[in-house]
Amino acid sequence: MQQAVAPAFKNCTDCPIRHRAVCAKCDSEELELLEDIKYYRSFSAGQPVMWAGDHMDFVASVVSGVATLTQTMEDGRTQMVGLLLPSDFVGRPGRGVAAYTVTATTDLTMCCFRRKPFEKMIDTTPHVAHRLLEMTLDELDAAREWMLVLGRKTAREKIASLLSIIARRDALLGSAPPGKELVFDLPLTREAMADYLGLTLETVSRQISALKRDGIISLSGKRKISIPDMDRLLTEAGDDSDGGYLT
Amino acid sequence: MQQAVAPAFKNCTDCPIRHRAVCAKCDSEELELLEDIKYYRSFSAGQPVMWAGDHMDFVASVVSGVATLTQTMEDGRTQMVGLLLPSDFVGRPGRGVAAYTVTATTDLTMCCFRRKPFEKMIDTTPHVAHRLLEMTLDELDAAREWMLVLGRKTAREKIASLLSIIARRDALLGSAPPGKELVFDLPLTREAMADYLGLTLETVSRQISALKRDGIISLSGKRKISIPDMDRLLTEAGDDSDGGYLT
DNA sequence: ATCGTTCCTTGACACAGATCAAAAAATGGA
DNA sequence: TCCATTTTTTGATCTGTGTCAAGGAACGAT
Repeated sequence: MQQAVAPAFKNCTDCPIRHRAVCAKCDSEELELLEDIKYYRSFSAGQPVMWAGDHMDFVASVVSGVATLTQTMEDGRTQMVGLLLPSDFVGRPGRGVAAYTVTATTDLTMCCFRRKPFEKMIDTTPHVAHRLLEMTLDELDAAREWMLVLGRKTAREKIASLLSIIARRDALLGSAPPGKELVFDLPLTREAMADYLGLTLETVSRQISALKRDGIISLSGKRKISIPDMDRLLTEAGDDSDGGYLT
Repeated sequence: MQQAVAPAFKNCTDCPIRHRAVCAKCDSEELELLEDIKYYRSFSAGQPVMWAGDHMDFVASVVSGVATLTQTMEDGRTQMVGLLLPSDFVGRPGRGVAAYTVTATTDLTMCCFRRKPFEKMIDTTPHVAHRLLEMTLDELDAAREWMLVLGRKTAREKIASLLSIIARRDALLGSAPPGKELVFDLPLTREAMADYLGLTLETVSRQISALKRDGIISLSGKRKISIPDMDRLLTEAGDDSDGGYLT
């Protein structure tokens, strides 16, 4: 579970996954400090990384793969509150208890930093603290954008928003040419999508089928999505352009 | 709009509203700096403070009153993404454009800090930066808690969650004795509540009537709420303990 | 290959909350 | 005080999504 996979980069431009918290403006001095406190952990698809309430003595950055952050009520209702894609950060400095359940939804590698030394580094290197604030503010914006999705969008629009988010992040990392057809793997099961969108898995499945029937997306297998025209997905997702369910 | 109401406090323990960003661990040196860059602004109930996209050359802390942070889609659907109560902070250092529309829902006074000097202060006084990170992380937690409310709770539970949040904050500030009946003013219209909860105002009104009919809350006028037993509100809000709508 | 398991799709129906409509109550100005 | 406006309540009806159920497809283990 805890394998050393020391990568060979010395500054952030060489860092393929741009550990945003620590590499954004990194210099050799910090990296030397970080070398001492970091280690890598890998998880396989479906495996829990940690449970809400667990003791947590590290913070981490996603190197590869996808994980989810979820919250669950006593009666089992579950809401995903964050999606962790490569370069995303997880863990709260200054808090030794996990607030959310983290689950790997694909094979996952995280770069972990021991919490106490990481906190010390934040306190002593202002630009890292600054970068962490930036990242947290970005996450807050994302959470608020998601509140609009959850509170006011229809099921069809919710699916469109999720596909758009995944496609955008995928394009950033994989350097797909912009303006062209987007093709990517869905890193989530229908159930995980439902938990993100505040829907049931049946509704997710039906809406994906409807988008496919309307020619707005196409699927190869269950997980490979292709979107010929992202703008059309976003603008027409709300319309029932040809009557919807019954051809 | 921009009146000087210089209050007479010199450090955070004397500060009745605990400007959290800047007073949490304040010392005289900072306050002297802050005196130069701060000013007060007052708004009356219903008045817009700023629109999403506006140029914004300050950050601010709420002194008294309540404001909302909202996001609106082109077709007019609106979602509140934050509630600003006294001591809450608004504005993003490093960004000169407002991301959300801010509206005063009661008479409101904010303590504003000019953005550029405030940013400089962050960069030069680590504990202020640290405090700002803490606050942002708290807001992120609040946003994520709200995602659970929006995505997975019923209308009745949503109302209960909102009342609980307002009551808790109110109790903190007004120092109500815990465990006793909570009485407070609703600082929001039914429509604003609906925008927070992802409901329509009719549903909000009906659910409040239902809670009243079930004896879980009581109203004096339309806005003064009293909750004899907060636990009961939170645990029974989901139940239709006696059949619900029809007596 | 075959079995068991998990994931996904589809159908029928129910229901929570939305929508449309009207009236009552509160609020603020003249 | 009275009128105009805004806010709130309530009723009737509609609809999008949930629930329950069944079957199919993909995947991993033996």
